[in-house]
Amino acid sequence: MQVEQWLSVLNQAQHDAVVHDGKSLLILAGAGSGKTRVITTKIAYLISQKQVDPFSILAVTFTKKAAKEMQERAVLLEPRAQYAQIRTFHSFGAYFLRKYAFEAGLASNFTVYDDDDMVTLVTKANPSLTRQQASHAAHFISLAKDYCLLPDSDRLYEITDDERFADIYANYQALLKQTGNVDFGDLILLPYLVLKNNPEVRKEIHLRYHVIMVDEYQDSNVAQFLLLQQLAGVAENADCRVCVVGDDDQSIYKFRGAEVQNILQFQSQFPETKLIRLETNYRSSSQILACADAVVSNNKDRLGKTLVAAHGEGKKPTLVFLPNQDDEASFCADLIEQLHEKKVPYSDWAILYRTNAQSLTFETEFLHRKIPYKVVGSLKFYEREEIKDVLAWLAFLANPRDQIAFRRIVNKPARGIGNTSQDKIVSASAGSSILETARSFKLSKKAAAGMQTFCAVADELNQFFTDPKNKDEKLSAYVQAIVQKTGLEELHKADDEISGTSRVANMQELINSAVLYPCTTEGLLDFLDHIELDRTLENEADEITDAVTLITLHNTKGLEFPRVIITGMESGVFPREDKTGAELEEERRLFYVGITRAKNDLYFTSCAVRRLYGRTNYMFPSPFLHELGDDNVRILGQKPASFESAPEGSRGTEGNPLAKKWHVGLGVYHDDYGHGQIVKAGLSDEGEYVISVSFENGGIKRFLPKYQSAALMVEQND
DNA sequence: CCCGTCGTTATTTTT
DNA sequence: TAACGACGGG
Repeated sequence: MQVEQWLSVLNQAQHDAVVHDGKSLLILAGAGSGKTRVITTKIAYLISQKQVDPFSILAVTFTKKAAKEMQERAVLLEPRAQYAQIRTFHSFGAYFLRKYAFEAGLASNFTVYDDDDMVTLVTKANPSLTRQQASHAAHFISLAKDYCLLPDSDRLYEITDDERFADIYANYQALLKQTGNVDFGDLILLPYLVLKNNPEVRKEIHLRYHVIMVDEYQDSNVAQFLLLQQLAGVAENADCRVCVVGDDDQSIYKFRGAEVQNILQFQSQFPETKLIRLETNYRSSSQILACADAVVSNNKDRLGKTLVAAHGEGKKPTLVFLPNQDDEASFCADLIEQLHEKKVPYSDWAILYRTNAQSLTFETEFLHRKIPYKVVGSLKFYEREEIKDVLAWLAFLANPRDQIAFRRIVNKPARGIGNTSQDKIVSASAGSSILETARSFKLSKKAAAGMQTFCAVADELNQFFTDPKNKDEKLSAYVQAIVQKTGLEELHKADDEISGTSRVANMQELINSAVLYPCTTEGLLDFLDHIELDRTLENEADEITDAVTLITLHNTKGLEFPRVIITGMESGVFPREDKTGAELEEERRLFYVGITRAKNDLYFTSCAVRRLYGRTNYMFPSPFLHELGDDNVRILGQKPASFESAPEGSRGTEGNPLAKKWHVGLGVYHDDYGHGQIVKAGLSDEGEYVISVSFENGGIKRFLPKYQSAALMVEQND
């Protein structure tokens, strides 16, 4: 394709963004505004028109999928784009650390620990912690790393107020160091530290990269921001251009360390920034965009932009009030079935919800009605036990200091090597090869025999690499050998027969996926990196079949569907009960993301009653529904009285629908205390609406109806 | 070492 | 409700 052609399909703002020639560029790209087209065209433009060496271009994204799409589309425009570095932040980190392993204090055979492994490591480093405490600590350690805080930082209080945290974190780091491996956070944090502390490395990098682009910048964390600054050489005014693309209105990963402030403050952190807004939306009808805009304009902390639909006005979105979640599911099913008869494919539809648990009702209903569906995101292939077992063998063979992998596989199948023996061997190895330590370690008779078997298997597998007759083999042959020779196949085959699982088949799928890699140490590490850094295994069968998509709102980012139903629009479910202030704004952005996924049809459903955690809850419509604006939606179903009366955007006690429902004399029933009557109702000192209930079995209890609606309900007088 | 039972506990999760 | 971890008996 010719340059003139790709430039001619761009609108003015897109064109400006592509040809912008200054040092720093912030592209505020609204939903559906063609940002991938802009980035890919810019890469092609730089290479073909500005003679920029593709090797000097680095483009980072957050997902493998986005990286792949970006590369493919750029290559279509300009074949030399295949030499540009287009990868995820974390895979760039892994690449960097293998290259500068020495400077980072690592051996280049490190592998990456996932969140589960982190928890195990935290427990081993801090044996006094319960599993739950360890899992909290692991989460906090991840967050600390996202914010670039080390165990000796005096700002750890920003992560948690637990005073033991610094010690727990330090112990964890010490043990991690001993294994020679890294965790996800290290993939960003360590490259940053290497660059910061090594002028030589920095110089090399600055010579190499002249253009750096970051996609979805609103979801970058502090560590990624700091790494970007180092890569671009902002402090020493290196000759590097930085272009970030993002949408502050779509920042939804704060809980994982994403920092919206990165995009909000970009202009003051990078020199000579030009800001370009992409506000033409090529996805949704203007009626849908009106809803989106009405909602998101309630947020204060934003750069601000207004989307304009390139396509027509479309249909007015529909808000549906339903009695309960079973009716919600059957309403969706009806809609889908009716239109399917008119040849609307199932795959046009996406059902969006706030929490994974909400998918269950839809699954039951759809199974019953034989509506094909696929649940996105719940398939965690690489977190399955049998897969982790095989991967642990691979990790252990790559790095014999990996105690987490060792512990996972040494006694599986059972070889009589219990926890105590494992602890002894690991601590005796003190950071050197666990396999070598184990070989000569004296153990009880039973454990010693088991260990001999284990070592023999490990040796046999290791020989696979060195054996010259395997030098042209694929890695899949090696993975297959692991599955067969370690006894994992028999072990899991037995499981399959008992509980009807498909573990052996899953392992086979893993074997198949290794066919693309050579049977060498590099191939092995490469394979593990790819798995660790891309947990989504695309299932081809899912791609081709016509099915409704069931998906959490978070998982929809970057996707689009002709017809979308956003379900569970109830206060407490979405937004969640405990969200206020900045967190409420993030929930609102999540709603915005959901709305802007829809191309033509958009529905919202809200239930009057929802069973949650085994209790019947009387629900109130989500406050977000008021924000849609009366003129922007068509309403179906019985509109709750509270929906009319509540002032727009109000969540205070004044005019709060909750306050109206409870009055003195009203009979109530409480799940734990039984029948009772309200004896007092009014505002507390804190301005909360409080009721006092006298129960039949004696005793008076005070309740905040706002929080107690789960257990406390109005007596049915019929 | 496996299996049943009891008790606890419920977001979102690109890498 | 349901799912998962902890614990104790066979």
